[in-house]
Amino acid sequence: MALSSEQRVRRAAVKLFADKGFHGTGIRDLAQAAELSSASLYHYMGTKEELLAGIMTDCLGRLLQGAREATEGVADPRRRLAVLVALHVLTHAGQPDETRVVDNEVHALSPAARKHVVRLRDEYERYWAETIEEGIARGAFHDREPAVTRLALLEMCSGVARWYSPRGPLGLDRLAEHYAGLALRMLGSGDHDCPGAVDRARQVVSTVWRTPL
Amino acid sequence: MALSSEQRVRRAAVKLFADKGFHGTGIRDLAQAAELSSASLYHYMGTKEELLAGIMTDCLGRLLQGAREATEGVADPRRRLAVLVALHVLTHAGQPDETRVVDNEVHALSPAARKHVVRLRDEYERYWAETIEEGIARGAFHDREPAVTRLALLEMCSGVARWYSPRGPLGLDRLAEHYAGLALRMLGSGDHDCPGAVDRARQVVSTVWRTPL
Amino acid sequence: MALSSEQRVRRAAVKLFADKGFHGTGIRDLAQAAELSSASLYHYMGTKEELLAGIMTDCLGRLLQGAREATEGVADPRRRLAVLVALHVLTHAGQPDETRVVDNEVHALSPAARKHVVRLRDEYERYWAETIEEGIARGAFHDREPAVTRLALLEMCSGVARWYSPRGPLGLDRLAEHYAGLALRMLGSGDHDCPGAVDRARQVVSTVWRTPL
Amino acid sequence: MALSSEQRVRRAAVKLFADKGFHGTGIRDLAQAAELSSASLYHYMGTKEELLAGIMTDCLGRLLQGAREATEGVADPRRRLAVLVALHVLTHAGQPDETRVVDNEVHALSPAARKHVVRLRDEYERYWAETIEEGIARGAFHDREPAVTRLALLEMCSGVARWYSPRGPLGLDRLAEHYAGLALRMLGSGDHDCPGAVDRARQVVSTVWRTPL
DNA sequence: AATGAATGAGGGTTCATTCAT
DNA sequence: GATGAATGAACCCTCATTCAT
Repeated sequence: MALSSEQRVRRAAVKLFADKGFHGTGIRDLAQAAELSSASLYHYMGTKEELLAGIMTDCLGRLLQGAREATEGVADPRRRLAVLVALHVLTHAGQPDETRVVDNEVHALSPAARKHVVRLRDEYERYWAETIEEGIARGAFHDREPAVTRLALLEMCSGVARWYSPRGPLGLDRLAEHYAGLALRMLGSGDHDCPGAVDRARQVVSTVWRTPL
Repeated sequence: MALSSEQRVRRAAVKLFADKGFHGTGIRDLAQAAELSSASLYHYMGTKEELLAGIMTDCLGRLLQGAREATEGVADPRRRLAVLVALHVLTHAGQPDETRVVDNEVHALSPAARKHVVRLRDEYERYWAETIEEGIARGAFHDREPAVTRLALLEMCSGVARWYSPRGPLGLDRLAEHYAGLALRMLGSGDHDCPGAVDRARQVVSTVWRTPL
Repeated sequence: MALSSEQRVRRAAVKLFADKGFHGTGIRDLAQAAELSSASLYHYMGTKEELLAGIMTDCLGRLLQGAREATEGVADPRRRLAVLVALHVLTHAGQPDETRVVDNEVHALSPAARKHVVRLRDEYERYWAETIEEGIARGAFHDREPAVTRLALLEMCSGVARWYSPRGPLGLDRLAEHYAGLALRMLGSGDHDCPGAVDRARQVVSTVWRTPL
Repeated sequence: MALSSEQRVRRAAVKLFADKGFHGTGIRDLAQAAELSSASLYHYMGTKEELLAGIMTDCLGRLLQGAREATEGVADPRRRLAVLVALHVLTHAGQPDETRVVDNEVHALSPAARKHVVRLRDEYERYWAETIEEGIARGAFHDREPAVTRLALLEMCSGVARWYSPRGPLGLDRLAEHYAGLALRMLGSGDHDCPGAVDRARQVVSTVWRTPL
């Protein structure tokens, strides 16, 4: 099925913003990639910055919704964390362009849009913070600097978008599984596996990203 | 002592490239930050891109030299890794602008300069790879995907530059210590401390960065 | 009929390049003369240098085609030379700006474009060389340094673009006639007239330059 | 003998202005060619434009003085013309850079300087005009458009600077001789030689240009 | 005599955006 | 829905020139 012009614009923007950065991407680059004239672009977008903001809030919104859905009803902090890690990793490995834009282009947003994006991100990170704190409180995790470890975890998992290739030797599931294991070890949780965590995350990711941004 | 114009240009570039990105930083921004006219900038730099390339290769070169010095004569893979992690973290926490430029602006380099930078980075990462592999071979580390874990480690440690603040509650030494612990846990190395690793790294960092880029 | 923007740009460039030289003409001068903003210029041209190259090759191309058409079927070297001289003079008197650009701005071309222009010019001059040589071979001309005389002739005729004014006392036809006479005398061809040579040249010039560059 | 800095500046300017045009030559080009810093240039020159004006008036002045000396006491218009042609040709062949600057860069002069230069040139051309007119009056020359022929002659002779090479097959004397012959033929003066005209011109040129501008 | 440092003005070119068609 | 035409502002960079040293 052919893509609509609007979709082509979105995807071109995601790809180019991810590869060359927002300021490194010209409106003409976008037009060329979307196979439109630069004037026609403006039928499908507001300003260039609104396009960026839309991509970021959309992507973050899905991540947030994913976190909500994936952790719902999961009581064990170990499982919760494993699910969060798997979700994050699968998202960053599966949508590397979108997530790199979110992670790298905040500086290009106007203050208003930035505020909104930061609020979403903070809300998302709260899932991680709460899970970690609860795990510590319950004695499942052992860590002297949980706030630091949370940031370390997030950076580690987001980094996946910078290097993972689906054409490499590692499948998505094994990747997520491995990261979940790393995370639990970082939190001093022994070598417990969390069977089903990756499955749950994969399922959520596939629904959340059914329509491709 | 007052800074020379050349130093002011370098520092302005590091700060601005880190905060707004290479393409988001105008030559006029640089001039203003360096308290020079935009024409005068060109007494102290070649093109804007050469300025970027110089910053990146300089910073990477110091990181590389630091890795060389810090690991020299350290036989135990656990200690080696702890030293590498501490060095990386201290560098990224202490020079967050420089390292963020290195980590985020590769896309803005011309192919020739990019090639050079990538080569340096690869050479640097080899220290990590060799250390991890040797640790596994010796049974000090246990990991099924050492290549993935290496990348996870690097992203985790580089991420420090994105959030650490010296005005926060955590001192540099404790930060480095904590990250070294995380790394060892990720590699299944139990809870062994590596006393002295952070000290060694701190000393190397302070010599390598004696002159401030 | 009003001129198109593209035509205005071309004509402004021809006029200004002729009057002030390529390097003496700024893009803003061009814009003002073409009654466009400097940004709008770039809808109708590539780079400034491409604009110059286009003017030069266009003009030279017409001169070349004119030489081909005007000498076709003219067997007598005296008549051939008279036709070439008349064509050259009429072109330089009628299109002084275009021809001065061709004659004076070769140094401003990039090596690639220069090569092309020089090739065209050499091809054009071959018409003169062959005609002179044949005239000497047939005994119509007498000259000990035909190569030098050819250059003298060309410079003499091209010079017309530097001083001739249609508002002066001399009409184009008489000018051309006079130059043809000078040329024949230079080649030791007595005082033979070549009736019809100027007419032929005039006709070719008017077709070749029907559309005004 | 080493050249003085001032001479080096002058010669660099002559060469560069001739090759790349006044506006195509930067102050840095001059400095490099003169092996000086761009600031040091200003010890030996006024503004760039004054440098140009100096070169032009100097060169024109010598040409004018040469014409005066060379025609002094030469009564026969044929000989006078031959001497003028030879002088002009020898000058343009011997000092091609200087004369090309004079011939091509008038447009780059300020109105005041241009006025001065044009006055010198007009004064110079008067020698030619008077000689031609007198030749016609005396029946030595036959020409219906002496003003046009004068311009044709001048352009023809000046053109020598654009193509003559001392490394070519033609010596200076033969060149001048040939041009004198061409001129006389153009003026309908038969094939009379003017023995000694070239010698006289050569001698004048060598004194006038003893010190090399 | 010589030059590094400095700059306002301007170089050619591209920017994101609008609008009439 | 689509686009050529258009532009003010800004892009990076170089210009000719001055001046303190």
